[in-house]
Amino acid sequence: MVTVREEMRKGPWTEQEDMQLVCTVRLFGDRRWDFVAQVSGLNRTGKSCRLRWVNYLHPGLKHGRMSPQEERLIIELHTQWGNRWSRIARRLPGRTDNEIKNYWRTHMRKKAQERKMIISPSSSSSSLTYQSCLLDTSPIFGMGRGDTHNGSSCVTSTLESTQSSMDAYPMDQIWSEIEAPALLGTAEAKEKTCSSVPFRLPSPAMWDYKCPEIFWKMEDEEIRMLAL
DNA sequence: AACGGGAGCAACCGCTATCCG
DNA sequence: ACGGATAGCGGTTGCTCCCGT
Repeated sequence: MVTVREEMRKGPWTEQEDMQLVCTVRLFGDRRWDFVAQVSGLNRTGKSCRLRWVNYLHPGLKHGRMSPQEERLIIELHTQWGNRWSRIARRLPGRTDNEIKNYWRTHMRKKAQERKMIISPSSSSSSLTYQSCLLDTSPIFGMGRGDTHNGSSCVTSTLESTQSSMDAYPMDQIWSEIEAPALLGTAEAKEKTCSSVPFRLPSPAMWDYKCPEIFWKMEDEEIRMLAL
């Protein structure tokens, strides 16, 4: 049996897909995701596009390690609200529910393991126990990938990993290219924005071929907005 | 140098809520 | 009031990278 519908793409997003999505959202807004997915020419579901935008591409997002203040706030709000990640995220500007959820899972799991070791101290070292006690009453400092749990290496490795994670961030580049003209907020600026990035949205063939059909289906309001 | 394990995170899945005709 | 479409949310999975051995 041959499937009539083309299979939707899944898995990690490429840089080009990101740029296509960013431009499409700039043009059409971040509400009707099925429409955005269709217009963008990405072979993704609206749901997938929304998630990518919300968790990674949204211009207001902070990327990188949680600050001690943020960590403290997460802990505080989680005790208050439990696993209401989106609610917690609203109190942390630039952070997504997914990010906070992931953070909580990894860091709290670690903390839970440490607690467990305190309760059954048969194999625990004294330094680890001391660290765990500190963690119970103070914010969690830089316990990221590669961090050790004892002594000053925590601080240095945190700084280094923060730096390296910032360096390797392709979206910064994309946004620096996109942001400036887009801030003007005009349709012209938006067009310039999209033509300035190194691809054509989404592909010449798509716009030539698909656009009449897409515009045909558009609502009056959207067409008016586009005309503006 | 090779390998296994763990951490971190992006993305998917399934369910619920909300909107709209 | 109802049903379909869409958005949002929380849980889970799977991939990649790093570190210790």
